[in-house]
Amino acid sequence: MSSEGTATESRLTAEFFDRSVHLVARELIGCRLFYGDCGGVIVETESYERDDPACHAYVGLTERTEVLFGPPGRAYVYLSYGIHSLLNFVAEPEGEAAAVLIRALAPTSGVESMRARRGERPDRDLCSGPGKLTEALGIDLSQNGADLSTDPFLLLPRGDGWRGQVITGRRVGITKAVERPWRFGLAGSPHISKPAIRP
DNA sequence: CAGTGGATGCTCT
DNA sequence: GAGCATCCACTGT
Repeated sequence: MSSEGTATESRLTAEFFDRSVHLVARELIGCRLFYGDCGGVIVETESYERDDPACHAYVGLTERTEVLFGPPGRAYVYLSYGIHSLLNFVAEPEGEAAAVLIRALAPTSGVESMRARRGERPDRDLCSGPGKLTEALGIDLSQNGADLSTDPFLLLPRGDGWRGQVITGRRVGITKAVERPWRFGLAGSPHISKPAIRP
């Protein structure tokens, strides 16, 4: 971890997120997300834009969506089904209220800590879902609005040798705008929340 | 492997 | 009061 922790200059910053949310969601595949001692490679994301019935910001500015309407490069964390904290990255210029849902990681660091939180289970079940990965990393609602470019968050770009292929499909678990192909995944990864992305 | 239903709490109508 | 950007256990192949 120490080498990543000192690579401050290569962190993803607000400029990375200040672009099309769909492009950001695609380019996050293969990037590395750390939170404290734990982290891994992002292998699945979904994008949500403001003119999108499935996006929380669709109804406008409310107390819950305040962070969504704020500047890019911050964490939007909310409670799903009364149980799970779901982690999103705010994207697009401030006020556009778009975000990327982080759906799955391939764990690389702090696997023992993850198992302590998630229970004894195979690596492929530690972070293969949006609720699972927040539990594994120990992220909760207290991180809503947190700056992603400072500790305990650490976001690093794809390594130079990265040769992954990004595949797309329909988003998961929503009832509105189901047809929009805004789910992105790393081809062949066993850590994705459902075995295959079905376009 | 596929389908079903319960847990659980907050937001918005 | 309805509806969730989910997960897990359980059922029946």
